[in-house]
Amino acid sequence: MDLQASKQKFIDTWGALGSEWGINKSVAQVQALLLVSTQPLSTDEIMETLKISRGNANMSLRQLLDYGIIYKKVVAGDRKEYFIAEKDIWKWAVRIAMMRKQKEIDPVVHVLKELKEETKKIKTADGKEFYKTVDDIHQFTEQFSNLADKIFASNRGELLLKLLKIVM
Amino acid sequence: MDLQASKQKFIDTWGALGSEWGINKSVAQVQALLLVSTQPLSTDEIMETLKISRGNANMSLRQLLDYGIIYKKVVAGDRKEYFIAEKDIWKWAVRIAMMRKQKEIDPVVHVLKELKEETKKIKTADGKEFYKTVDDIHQFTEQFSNLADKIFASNRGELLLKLLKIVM
DNA sequence: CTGAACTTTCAGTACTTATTGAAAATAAAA
DNA sequence: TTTTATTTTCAATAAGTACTGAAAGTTCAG
Repeated sequence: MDLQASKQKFIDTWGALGSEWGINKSVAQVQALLLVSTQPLSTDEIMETLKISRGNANMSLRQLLDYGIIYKKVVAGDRKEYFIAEKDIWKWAVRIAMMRKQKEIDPVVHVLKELKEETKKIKTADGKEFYKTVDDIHQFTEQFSNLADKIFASNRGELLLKLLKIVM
Repeated sequence: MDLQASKQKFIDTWGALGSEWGINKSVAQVQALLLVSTQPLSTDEIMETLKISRGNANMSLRQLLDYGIIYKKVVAGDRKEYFIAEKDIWKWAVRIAMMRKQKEIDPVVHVLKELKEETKKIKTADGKEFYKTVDDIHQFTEQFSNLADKIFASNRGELLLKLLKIVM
C-alpha cells in the first residue's frame, strides 16, 4: 500500500470518526487532508481531492478557521487562498474539546444548578430524591469538568498526563 | 416552578444533550424520565409522559436495556413490564463511556496503528511527515485512553478523581 | 473603471436518522 | 384451546442534516 492510499485511509477514518461525534464529515475530512498535506492547499485542490463541491469546501474551511485549527497561508504570486492545518495536536484537540465543552456541556451544568436551586427547598420524598439525582449528576460532571480544565485550559496538559501515568 | 416542571426541564435538557453527542433524543429522554421517577414505569406510562409512540418507546427501552443502564422490574399482579433506571451515575456513565470508546475510538486507534505500520519504512520526507502526524495523534489518543481506563475500568473512579483534585 | 479571478451564499435537492402506527408475534389467562 | 393483553417489528413517513451548483458578491490587476 502506497503513501497516497494510506493518506486516503486516514482521511476516511477521520471523516467517519467526526460523524460519530457530531462533527460534519466534510469538515473532518478537510482537516485530515490538510493535516497530511506537506504543502498549503487551495479550495480547488481540496475540492478535487475530496470530491466535494465548492460550497461544501468553502463552508468546511470557514468552519475550521472559526475553530482556529487551520490557517490561511498566502502564496506569493497567487491570488488564491491557501490553507494549512495546525499540526500540534495539543493545540487543536484541546481547542475542539474546550469549544464543545463550552457550547454543549456548560449550558447543561447551568441547568443542573438551576434545577437544584428550584428544588432544594422541597420537603417531599419525591422532591428530595429529585434533588439528589440532579446533584449526583452535577457533582459528577463538575469533577470531570475540573479535571478537563486542568489538563486542557493550561499549556501543561501533556506534562500533566505524563505525570499521571507515572503516579497512577 | 413546581417539581413536575423541574422534572420536565431535566428531561428536555437531557434529550438535547444526548442529541448533540450522538445519543438518540428519545433514548436519552426515557433514561431521564426513569432517573427522576420514584416508581417503576410501564411502556404506556412512558409513552404518555414523553408523548412518543409505542414503537419508539419500546425501541428506546430495549436500547437502554442493551446498554445495561435500566432494568426490568416485575410488579406483582400486573402483566405489563415495568422499568427502573440505574441511579448510580458512576455505574451508568462509565458504562456508556466505555461502550462508546470500544465502538468508536478503539477502531480508530487500530487504524492509526495500521497506518504507522504501513508507512514506517517509507524514507521520503513526505512519508516521514505522515508517519509523525499519525504517530502524534496515536500517542495523544493512547494517553487519554489510558487515563480513561484507569478512571473508568476500575471501581475506584470516584476515589481517583477526588485524589487528583487534591494533588493537581 | 472594467473584467477576470476568486470567494461566499443559499435555494433546492439528496441523504441520513428518527418516529409512527398498525400488523405480526408472543405470552398469559380463561 | 381460544381469547385477550402485551410486546416486537418494520414499512411508510417525517424530520433533520449535509451537499450541490449556480448566482451574487468581492477583490484585484490591468
